[in-house]
Amino acid sequence: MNISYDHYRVFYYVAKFQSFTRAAECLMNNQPNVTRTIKNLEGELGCKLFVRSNRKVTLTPEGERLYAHISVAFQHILEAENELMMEKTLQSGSISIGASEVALHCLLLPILKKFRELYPGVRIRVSNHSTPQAMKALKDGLVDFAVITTPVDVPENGKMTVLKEFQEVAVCGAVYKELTEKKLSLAELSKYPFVGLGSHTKTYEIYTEWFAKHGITFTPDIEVATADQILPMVKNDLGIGFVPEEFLTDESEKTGIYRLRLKEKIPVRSVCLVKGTEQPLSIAAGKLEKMLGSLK
Amino acid sequence: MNISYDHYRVFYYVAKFQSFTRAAECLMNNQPNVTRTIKNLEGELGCKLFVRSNRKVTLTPEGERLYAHISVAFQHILEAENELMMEKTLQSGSISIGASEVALHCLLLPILKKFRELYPGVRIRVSNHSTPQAMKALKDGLVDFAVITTPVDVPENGKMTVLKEFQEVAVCGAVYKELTEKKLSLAELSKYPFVGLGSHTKTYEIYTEWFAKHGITFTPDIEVATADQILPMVKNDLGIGFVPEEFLTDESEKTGIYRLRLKEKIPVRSVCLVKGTEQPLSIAAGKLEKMLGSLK
DNA sequence: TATTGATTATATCAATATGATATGGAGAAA
DNA sequence: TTTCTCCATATCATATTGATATAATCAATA
Repeated sequence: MNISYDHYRVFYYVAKFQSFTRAAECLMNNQPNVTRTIKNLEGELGCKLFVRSNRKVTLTPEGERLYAHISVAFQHILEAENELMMEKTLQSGSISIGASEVALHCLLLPILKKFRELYPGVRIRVSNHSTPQAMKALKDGLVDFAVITTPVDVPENGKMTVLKEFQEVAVCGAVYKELTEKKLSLAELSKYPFVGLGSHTKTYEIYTEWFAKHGITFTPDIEVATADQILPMVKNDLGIGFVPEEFLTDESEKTGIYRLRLKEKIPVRSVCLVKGTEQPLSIAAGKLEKMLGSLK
Repeated sequence: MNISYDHYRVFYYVAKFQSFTRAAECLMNNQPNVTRTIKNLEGELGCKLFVRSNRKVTLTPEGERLYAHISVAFQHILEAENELMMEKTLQSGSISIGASEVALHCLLLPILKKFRELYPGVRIRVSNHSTPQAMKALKDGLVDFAVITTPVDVPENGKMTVLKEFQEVAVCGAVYKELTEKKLSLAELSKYPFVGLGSHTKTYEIYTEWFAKHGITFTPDIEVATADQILPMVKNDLGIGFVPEEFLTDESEKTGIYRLRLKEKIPVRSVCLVKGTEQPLSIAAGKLEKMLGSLK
C-alpha cells in the first residue's frame, strides 16, 4: 500500500467541508479533480469513504475512522508549516550565543539591541563566558556561535571570523591624574599598582607576555573577576587598569577616569566570531551572524 | 504555500534513515528522485533541511523542527492505514445489532457463532430489544441494523429484507398431554389457560388479531416478559403457549413439552433485517448482513 | 598518494498524474 | 415543471514522477 499523501489531503478537506466543491475551492483546485482523487483513494483503500448526495456528502463508518486519524495528522503538518514559516520570517526562533565580556561590551550589545528591535520574536540567550569556556560551549553544541576576543584556540571543526579590532587603553583615577600630563613608558607605569583580571584569563596572559617583552613583570596588585569591575576599582584609585577604548565614554573624565598615554603601543586585539563547521546555523542565528559581520 | 505532502513523506524517511539512498529503498523509489524531491522541498520551504555528506545526511536546525512535527503526523497516518486495513480484512471492527429475542434464537445465534469463528477480531454487540425498541435504536443510530420478527413498522429511511419465515406452534405440558391426541380447533383450545408475552409486544398483537379473526378473544392468563420464559411455564403446566418451531428440540417431548395440532393454521411470521438507507454499513456489518441474507 | 567504495548530484526521457475546461445527470427547492 | 446546485465523466495540455546512466564528492584504506 503506497497511497499518495496528497490524496489524504483532499480527503481531509472534503470530510471537513462535507463538500467536494468547497474542498476544491479551499485547495485552489477544481471539483472534477477532487471527485477523481476521492474515487482513486476509495479504490486504493478498497472501501467507500463518502456517501454522495447532491446536498452534501457524508462519511461512511470507514471514512469516519480514517478522518479521526488524518485530521490530527494534518493539524501537526499545518503546525509544522506555520512554525517553519515563523522561523523563516524571523518571527520566532532562538539563538544561543557564548560571549566573553569584552566582546559583549565592545560589539555584541549594540547589535543585539538592533536585532531585537528588528526581530522581537527571536529569543536570544547570551551566556557570559571566558574565551576558553565559550569554545567548550561551542564544541558541546550549547551555543550557536561564540563571540570572543583574541587570542583564541579555535577548535577542530570551528571557523573563526574577525569582527572588529579594538585597542585597550590604560586608565587611572583622580589620585594619579598627574600621570596624564606626559607620555609614559611601560617601565614608569609599572611602578604603580595594577588592577587586572585573574590569572586564568587570556587577557592576563596577553599582558604578562607584553610586559615581559619589554622586560617587565606584570603583577596585578588587585585581581578582579570580571572586566566590569575594573573601572570602579580604577575610579577609586586602587590602581591603574587596562580597558578597551570602548569602555570609556566621552564623560569618563568628568566621572574620575583618566586616560594615560603610553610610549609603547598596547597590542591590538580582535573580537571574533567562532562557529562550528559541521552544522549550518539556524536562520535566526545566520541573520545575526550576518549583522555582526557587516559591521566590521 | 501549498507543498505536496508526498514531499514530506520523502523528507520523513530521509530524516529517519539519515540517508537518501535508504529512504529511496524504503519508498521503493530511487535515490536521484529522493535527491530531487528534497531539493524541491528545500526550495519551497525556503531553507535547507539537511547537511549532506557522503557518509550520512543530518538535519539542520530547521530540519529538526520540521521533523519533530512531521514524524508524529505520519505516525497517525500510518496508524490510520493500519486500522483501515484491519477493518477491511475484518481483523477488527465492530458491529452493533438490535435483535428481538425470537430473531436471536431462530436465526441470528448460529450465524453469529459462525461469523465469530471466521472473524474473531470483530467485536459484536447484540442488544436484546422488542421489535419497536429495535426500530428506535436503528433510527437513533445506536445499531448498524436490526434483526426482528414481523410485523414491523419499517421507519422512513429504513429498508427491510426478509431473512427467513418461521412457524409458531402451540405447546403444552404433561397435564394437557391428552390434547395432543387429536387435531384441536382454536375454539377448543381457548378453553385452556394461555401463557404469552405482555400486551406491549407485537407477538401479543398478532395473536389477539388471529384469535379475533376466528371470533375468539385472546387473553393470556399468564404474561411473561421474555419468550424464553414461555417454555418453562408451559412445562410446569401453567398453560398453553405459542413458540417458534425452532424453540423445540427433538427431545422436547422427553422433557415434558408436547406439541399440539391445530385445525387453524397459525400465521407464518418472518425474521427480517432492517437497516437504514442513509449510511452504508461498515465493512464488518456488511459482511454479516450478507451472511444473514444468504442463509434464507 | 592513489585507489576503492559508498553516497549524493545532475541530466534526460518516457510514463504517469494533475490541472483545467466542457458537459452530463441527479436530486432538492421554488 | 423548472431551476439551481451539486457530483460524475470525458478529454487534453501540462507538470510531475519514475527510471537509468553517469558524474562528483569524500572518507577509508592500501
